Parts: sequence; C-alpha cells; structure tokens
Amino acid sequence: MYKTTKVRSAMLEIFTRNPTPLTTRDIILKLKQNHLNPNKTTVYREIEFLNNLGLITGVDFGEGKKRYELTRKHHHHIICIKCKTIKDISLEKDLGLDSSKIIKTTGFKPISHSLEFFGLCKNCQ
Amino acid sequence: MYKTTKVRSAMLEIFTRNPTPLTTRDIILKLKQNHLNPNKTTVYREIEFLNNLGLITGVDFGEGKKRYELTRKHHHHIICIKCKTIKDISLEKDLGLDSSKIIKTTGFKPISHSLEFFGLCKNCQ
DNA sequence: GTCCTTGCAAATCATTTGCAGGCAC
DNA sequence: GTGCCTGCAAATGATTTGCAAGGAC
Repeated sequence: MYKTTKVRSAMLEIFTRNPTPLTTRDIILKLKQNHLNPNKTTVYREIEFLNNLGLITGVDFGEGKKRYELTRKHHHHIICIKCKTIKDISLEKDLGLDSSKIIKTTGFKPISHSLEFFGLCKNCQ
Repeated sequence: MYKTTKVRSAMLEIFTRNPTPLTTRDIILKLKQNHLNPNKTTVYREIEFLNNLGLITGVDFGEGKKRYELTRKHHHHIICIKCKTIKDISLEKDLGLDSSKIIKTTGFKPISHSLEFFGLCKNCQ
C-alpha cells in the first residue's frame, strides 16, 4: 500500500498551492523552502508516482524538460517566450469535435492532444 | 556567405524527401544511407543553420527530443502513441481566431501555438 | 517485520561548447 | 587565402537505474 511520507505530502501541497506547471527544479527549490532536501532521484520517482495515480499531469513547452501540474479540468496554457511566465487558457469550443474528421482523413484514432500557446506577457511586450 | 557542403545538400534533400518530422538520430541514419558519416555535432549545427534560415521547423511531441521538418503551410500532426508513426492534420478553422480573446483574458499577446494530437494508428488500434 | 521509499553514484540521452584543422569559393 | 564547416572530446542538463539502507504501517 502507499505510504504517507514527508516528501509525498509536501509535493502534493506544492502542486496544490501552485497553479503553474512546475519543472523538477522548481519543485526541488520549493521543497527546500519547506526545509526538505530530498535527492532529485526521489523527486523524479515521486513525480512518476503522482503521475501514474493521475494526480498530476505532464506539460511540455518544448523546453527540453517536462513540467507538471495538478490534474484538473481540461485547459491550455500560454507561456511568455521571454520570461517564461505561464497563464491558463480555456477555449470554449473543444478540439475533440474534429475526432471523426481525423479518423476519416488519417485512419488514426485520436486519444488526446496538446495545445500550448507562446507569446509575450504584459511586462515583456 | 553560406557554402554548399555535402552535409548541407544531403540534409536538405532528406528533409525534402521525408514529410515526417525527423529526430537528429533519424537524420544521421539517413545520412549514413547516403554514404555520409558526419559527426553529430555537425548535424546539430546544420539543423540550427537551416532552422535559422527558416527552411526547417521544429516540432516537439514531448518525447524529450526535438524533431524537424521542412517548413511549409501551417499544419498539425497526430502521432501514434505505440509505434510513433506521424501523420499530418489540417484544421480548417484557425486557432488564431482566439487571439483577441486571449489578449483580453490573459494580457498576453499570442505569437504562435503548438497543437499536436496523440492516438493510435490503423495498425496499432 | 514487510515492503514501500530514499539516497548515492553511475549510466543514459539529447544537446552544446571550445578549439584546432579542413574545405568551399 | 579567408571565413565558414567539420570533427573530436568534453561539458552540460534532464532523466533513469541499480543497489543497499531507512522508515511508514
């Protein structure tokens, strides 16, 4: 059975408090602020654990590293190409609408998609 | 001024012949088939060169590595989560429509976006 | 006490950098 | 000959793995 460890509780709390997709580095820094100094291996394994449970979800902005955020209602992000600030975006029309068309034109059965926007935040414009 | 080298010509031809986004590894393999054995550093630098000229465009499926394809009309992809086969997708309605809404709700000025689909190809279903 | 968790060191993988030598023009 | 191109080795950064020790229940 799963165990309630310090790192686990702290990471869940960090994800809960931070609405922004976090890198492993971000997480380790925030754990330090909580007076926890786990090995990065532990953090990677805990990420995998929470991800497998579906509690967190991976996001990739093509930065060469993954980010993770608490799993919640389907949404997208816009990331500032200068300062990397991230904001959520919700599109009213769902892209899933195109499923039948994708099946027809490609033969693929779509399961999920990733849609991320890039731009300039208010400060960096 | 730019020079016409064997690797440069071969890579351009490879991108032209292959409609699918290629990894560095893919490119090196295909160069070998063309009896070229360049150092991977050379390939990375050539990718950067062609990318800076805008001749090729980077694509990221969250695989932990980048892919590149010949630059052409805006489109998206669907990748098979099992065998990694990739197919193009064109959506009639452009997502740029949401720009003004994004500006209003987030304060960000959107510049580009990445939209990739994941699913199962005909064989893997 | 059992077995999940953790730490540490080392390995793996994609990508980058510094520097010296090589080739296109 | 000049200046871009290339190779090689080593560095960097993210992520993974093996194994032995530690801690939750």
